[in-house]
Amino acid sequence: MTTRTDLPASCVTALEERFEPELFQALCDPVRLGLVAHLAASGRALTVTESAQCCGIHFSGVSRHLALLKRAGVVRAEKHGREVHYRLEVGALASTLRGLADALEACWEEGQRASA
Amino acid sequence: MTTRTDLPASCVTALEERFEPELFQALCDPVRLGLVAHLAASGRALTVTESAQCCGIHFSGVSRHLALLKRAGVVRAEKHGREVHYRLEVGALASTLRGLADALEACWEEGQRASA
DNA sequence: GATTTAGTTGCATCATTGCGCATGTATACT
DNA sequence: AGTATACATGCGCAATGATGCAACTAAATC
Repeated sequence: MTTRTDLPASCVTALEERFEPELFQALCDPVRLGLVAHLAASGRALTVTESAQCCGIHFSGVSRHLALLKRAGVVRAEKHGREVHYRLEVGALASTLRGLADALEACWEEGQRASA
Repeated sequence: MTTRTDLPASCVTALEERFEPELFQALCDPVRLGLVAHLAASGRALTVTESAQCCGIHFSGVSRHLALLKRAGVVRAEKHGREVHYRLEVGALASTLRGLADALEACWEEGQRASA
């Protein structure tokens, strides 16, 4: 029998739950990575106009990027008057990344035992 | 003077160094995420043909996906005869993710102090 | 109420990307 | 040598995504 059928399927699904494609899709664009870095370095919430100053594109594109990051749970939007403040969800993002690292290693070790 | 110029620029660049777009670009595709999960759960190196069994696409596409993951440093390729074994770089990937989480939080806190 | 400012969104364009198929290359088998 | 297997890659197509511009909404200012 092949080792393939011995793969810990529960582990795969557990990983795929953590592997939200939305998150990585949100972070795969260099402009959005720049935005996240800028938001992180600011240590506070930034308006769209402020955020747009870090990347050389039209601010309407920045607005779209921020909306996408919001859908992915990377940032949170707070409306103050006519301006919208986008705040990086540092804690959530960091723990998601760490949880992913943990799950990867746990899954790998479990797979090693199973295929031994 | 605006607070924008007070942004800790060193922190931004430090983050952007860790924010390799290649990594997230490698992980933003659902098929590749499935491959990584499959490789992680296997606990060993898999051939292209074995890897292809987790995703419903032609194996030539899987070969391309694995090559991309290799360029991003997510997997390592070992040639054994006529077959190529792709092994997940679990340790490197996990520590990259954790390093990213740490850098994000450090950057955020430094930014908070600067903007206070 | 009219005007300015901050953001969002529809639209058209352009570039990327994923995909299957066919072909090419290297290794194993007979 | 000839064939079969494992993988990589060039090609064309279809789908997706990023961008700028312009039109729109909402809130502040006059």
